[in-house]
Amino acid sequence: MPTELPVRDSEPHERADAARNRRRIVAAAERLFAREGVANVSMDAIAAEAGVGKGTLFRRFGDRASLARTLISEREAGFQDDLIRGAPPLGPGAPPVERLVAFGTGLIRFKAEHSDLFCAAENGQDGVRLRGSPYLSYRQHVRMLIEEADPGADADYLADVLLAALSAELISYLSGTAAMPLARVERGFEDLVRRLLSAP
Amino acid sequence: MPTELPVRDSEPHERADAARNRRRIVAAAERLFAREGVANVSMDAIAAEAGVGKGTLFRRFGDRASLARTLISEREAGFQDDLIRGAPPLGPGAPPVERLVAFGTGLIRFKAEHSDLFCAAENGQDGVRLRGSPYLSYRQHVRMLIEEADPGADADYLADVLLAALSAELISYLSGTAAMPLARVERGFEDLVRRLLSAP
DNA sequence: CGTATTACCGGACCGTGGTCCGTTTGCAAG
DNA sequence: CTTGCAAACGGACCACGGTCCGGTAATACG
Repeated sequence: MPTELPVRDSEPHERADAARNRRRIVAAAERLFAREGVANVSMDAIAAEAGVGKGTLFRRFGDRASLARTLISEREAGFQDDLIRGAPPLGPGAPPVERLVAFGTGLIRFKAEHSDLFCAAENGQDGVRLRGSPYLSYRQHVRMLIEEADPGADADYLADVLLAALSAELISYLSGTAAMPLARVERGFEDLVRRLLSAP
Repeated sequence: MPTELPVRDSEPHERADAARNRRRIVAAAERLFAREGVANVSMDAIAAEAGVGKGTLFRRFGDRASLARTLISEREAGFQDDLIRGAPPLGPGAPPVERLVAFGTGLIRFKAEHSDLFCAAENGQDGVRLRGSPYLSYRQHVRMLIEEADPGADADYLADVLLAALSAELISYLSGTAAMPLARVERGFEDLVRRLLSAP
């Protein structure tokens, strides 16, 4: 019986060079995306800029969408946290409908600001994006609020519908091609939520 | 002044070999998609099966998504027509909310049946799918019905939201990964429409 | 039928996302 | 320090979607 506990291998000891390379890759991607625009940067270019082999890049981040998601999640960690622990109306304490509206408004602004990155992140074959962990936690959050606001509704279905209304593709289309001001998109979503979940 | 009118060049005389090749390509694609599954068929394979060069394939149908849309539109022409000229509740005559419900139900069934084809068709970078002509005509239809049902609503915004709820990606995710029976998706959409557009 | 025009053909070619595998290297134990 | 080995590296490699352009043949016209 060992006297010291085995290393907690929930994070099984990432090697130093691996960590350094990951930081390099993230930094390189951020730099290139900012300079050239997300759509104009190839994975090859990122690897080169990071001074790293292509294989390394793809091992760390399984594919392009995944890399984009990593960059996003750095910026969105605060938002996620506000949903659970922040002040109302985003965080707990406000009525569910108000929380949903605040959630939608926040997400719309956030996605509009980084729309190209989000489009890269949400663009995978099939419904890859619908299975990623950030989506799942949003889904869980929305589902809970819907159920709280109206126990009679099909919260599972409606949660996915509301999130579809907040997809990067739609937001960037509306505020881009369709030339709809962001404020109108936000009002539209608010109206949508209130119509859906007003008390009978 | 010419005695005979110039040829109507709205359809500027497609050459015989071109027409034959187009038919061959469509037939080959249909065959391969049915046999191997849409996702497992490359454009090369389609060209080969059709006995045609790759260039021909891509000139006729600009890209993969476009080819998929062509195959779909053959099957959906009838549906499109029913919307405008068919019997109620799909066609004119029924109250707008009923028409929307019928439209959604029909589209859900149709997309679920050909989900892989639709996923190929709706999967382009950016919001390509939101600018294609089939989408636009659906959008116009939905927009009109919303306005008729509730002139106070932001019909432009809501039309896109309802169509997002009917996207192939969402439908195929719900009825596939999420294991939600199609009937529940249909009921969910119906409920959604009624909540949104019930008279105050 | 002969000829000119030109749409159309086909496959070589390119860049990209993603994989594979022989080689290197950080790390820990002796 | 030496040694052993798993982990990580990197770039050659592959398949695919999409483009290009020199050659071909269908059509129109005389």
